[in-house]
Amino acid sequence: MTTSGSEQLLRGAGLRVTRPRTAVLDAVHAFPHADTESIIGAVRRGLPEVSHQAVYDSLAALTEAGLVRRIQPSGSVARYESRINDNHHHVVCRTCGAIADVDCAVGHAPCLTASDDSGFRIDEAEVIYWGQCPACSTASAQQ
Amino acid sequence: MTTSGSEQLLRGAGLRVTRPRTAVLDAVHAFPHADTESIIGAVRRGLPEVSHQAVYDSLAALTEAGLVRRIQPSGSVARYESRINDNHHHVVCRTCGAIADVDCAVGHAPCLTASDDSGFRIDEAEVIYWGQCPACSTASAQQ
DNA sequence: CGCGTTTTCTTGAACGAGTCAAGAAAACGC
DNA sequence: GCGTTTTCTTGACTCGTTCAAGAAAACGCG
Repeated sequence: MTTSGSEQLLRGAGLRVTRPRTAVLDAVHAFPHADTESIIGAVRRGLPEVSHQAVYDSLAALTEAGLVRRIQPSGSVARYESRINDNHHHVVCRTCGAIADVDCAVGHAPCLTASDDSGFRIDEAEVIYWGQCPACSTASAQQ
Repeated sequence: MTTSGSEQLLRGAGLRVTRPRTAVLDAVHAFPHADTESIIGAVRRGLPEVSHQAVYDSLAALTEAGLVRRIQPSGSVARYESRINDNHHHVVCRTCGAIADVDCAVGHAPCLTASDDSGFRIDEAEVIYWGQCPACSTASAQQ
């Protein structure tokens, strides 16, 4: 993802193009599932003076515009990713918190339809698989 | 759920039986999906002097023992429920945060198997449906 | 029942992700 | 360029949750 590509995305979404925003969007592309603090760090490598608030604001604007997606498994801080609109899910390591992408199990439908929606108008189904990543799984098996 | 029933559950799980714990367990049974502050309030109706820390500790012990389940949709504080071990999921209102139970879509299997687990050893699949509850849906349709 | 050990509870401080607010600076349409 | 609108900087602050130390309660055992 080049900065000019990010610029295109921002304009396309009707957002003003600012240096913090392009840098944040670049960072989310570069580091999928990064938390806000990591994103602040990545942004500051190219733009040392950005305030944390600018990053928070940018992430909120980008999320609102649908350019990034915010995920937040229980017990984790907010994380962001740029893979959007493809109905993928996540697997989270209970031990170290690592996150990996998972495509929807059976095509796209089954997880999206509740058996009884209690009258709710459902627009999204979010699936989080919990378990252990390969490294933690190996580590715990060895003792 | 009577207090003596809660006592049974605690003993069965190998936990010491204390007044805060039975009260917390009762409260979680009485108010499904309640957050910690609501549980503190409910517990204090019968036990006015409990500290908030005792409630936090009790909830942690009960969660650890598998007597209650902790859920925490993005943007929400921690919530607890006593319906456990039946693989049910939740639907959350984007507008007011209301939560309702949802049985798993197709029997029990489909949501539990990732198509590609990236080497993770998965032990649970958590599904959160996002949408609007009947009340908020009606309210937003009217304007 | 009483005792000692272990766990839990009380009290109060602290942490940290995230938010709020006011003014300065930057973006963008004209 | 210019003016309006949005965004960014700075810094304080909120609030759910956790940490820590000592007091109190639970429970196994004699």
